[in-house]
Formats: sequence, structure tokens, C-alpha cells
Amino acid sequence: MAIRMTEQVYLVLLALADHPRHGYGVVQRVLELSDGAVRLSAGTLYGVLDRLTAAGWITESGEEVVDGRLRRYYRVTDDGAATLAAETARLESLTRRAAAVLRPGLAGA
Amino acid sequence: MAIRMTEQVYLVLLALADHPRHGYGVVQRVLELSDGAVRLSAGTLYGVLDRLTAAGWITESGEEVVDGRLRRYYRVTDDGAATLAAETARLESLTRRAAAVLRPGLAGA
DNA sequence: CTCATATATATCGCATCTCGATATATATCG
DNA sequence: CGATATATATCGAGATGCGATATATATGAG
Repeated sequence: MAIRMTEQVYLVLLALADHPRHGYGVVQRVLELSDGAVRLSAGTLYGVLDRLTAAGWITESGEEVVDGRLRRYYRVTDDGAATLAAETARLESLTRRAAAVLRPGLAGA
Repeated sequence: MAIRMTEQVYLVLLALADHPRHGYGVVQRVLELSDGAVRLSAGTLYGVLDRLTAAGWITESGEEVVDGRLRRYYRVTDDGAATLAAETARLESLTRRAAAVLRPGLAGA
């Protein structure tokens, strides 16, 4: 299952990078990582979670009931971690290029 | 006309940042900016160009016949330039966050 | 007690976006 | 003569985004 590396997919992967989280926790983490700019809607969240699971980049990682509510946890797989690292490197390279285009002559161009 | 800031949209905007280019020139510039990773298909290119024009972020900038073939040029508007600068800043911030998550303790975390 | 909000899950369907296929045309190189 | 590169553009299938909707519990305000 090949899925498209969209920003939403990248952000969910990044949100799960440090430790397993449940869906709602992913939304909060993405909000934090994006400085409040990206609030994943429920439709987007579960769609991405399903595709990421089908791609083998994340996997379900147990359930837990907290305050009477179910939490379903997900964690990044080795494949997912490798993909995330590669995609991060690609984005860093791209932003460096972009900076050189938009702000030329600032050392590093 | 609000359009979605996808990576393809961002790349076309960035490709037009330094000076006007025609469609085919945009494809080549994006290929270069992405280190050969992103080869815009014709369908994507003209779709993005149309949406970018409708959003007022780029505008047609004359035509020219070179070697018997028509070139239709596009340039970034002030609104487009502001959007591109803001989006670049957002991406830089995001990649800094990502680096801090994936490679903690490397100064700047 | 009630209502709103936050937490937490999930699905549905419309709109949007991507992208290969297709079409048309000229120039170049083998 | 055919393949490849340059150059435009459209079409439609499939993928993706996201608001609306549904269900359920906990908490705090009024």
C-alpha cells in the first residue's frame, strides 16, 4: 500500500515519533508541533491513521480506559521511523533551497 | 478563492519566485529545487497554475514564441510573494521542531 | 439541573487535489 | 522515420481533506 506523503501524513508520523499516542493525543500534539496552525479534523485524523497503518508505518499499540473513556494507541514502526527521517531530511533540504531563493546572500546560499 | 497549500502549490510558487517562467520551465525548476524528487505532471501543473491564478497569487505575464513554440509566462504577485514568505517561515519552523524531536540534544533543541 | 465544553471514538459524503493518459504541434538528433 | 525534448491543455479515475454527524463520558459554569 503506497500512500501519498502529504503534510497531514507527515505531521501524524512526527506526532507519534517520540512515544505512542491515541488519536485525540495526536491532534493535540500536531497542534503543538505546528504552533496552533494545524488542527486535524476527525475525518482527516482517522483517514490518515488507517492509511498509515495499511502502509505499515504505524501500528496499533494497545488500548487503555482513562476516566471512563477508551484510548486507542498507535506507535511508529521501523519502516515508519525510516520514512519520517528521510522525509524530514527532504524537507530540510527544500527549506534550505527556499531560503536561498527568497533570502539570497545570507551565507549558506 | 481559497486554495489548499499543498506541496505542489508551494513548489510552483517557489519556482516562480526569482523571475517569471512558463509552464514547462516551472516543471524543470521544481525538478531542480527538489533535487530531482518532484516531477510535476501536466495535469498537476496546469491545475495548480489555474488555482494559483484564481487565488491571485500569480498572474499571467506575457507570451513569447521561441523556436516556433509558444511559451505562456507567469509571475508571482505581491500577495503570492507574501504567502510564499509566510509558508516558507512556517516550514522552517516545522523542520526545526521535527529536528528537535528526531535528533534531540544537538544544540538548538 | 442543565448546558456547554473537553475528551474520545468513528463514519459519511462532498469537494478538492493529484496524476497518468490523451491530444496537438514543433524542433532535434540518430 | 522514429524517438525524445519542448510546449500547450483537458479529461477522468482515484486519493485525500474535512466538515457534519453520531455516540458516550467527565467537568465546570450558571
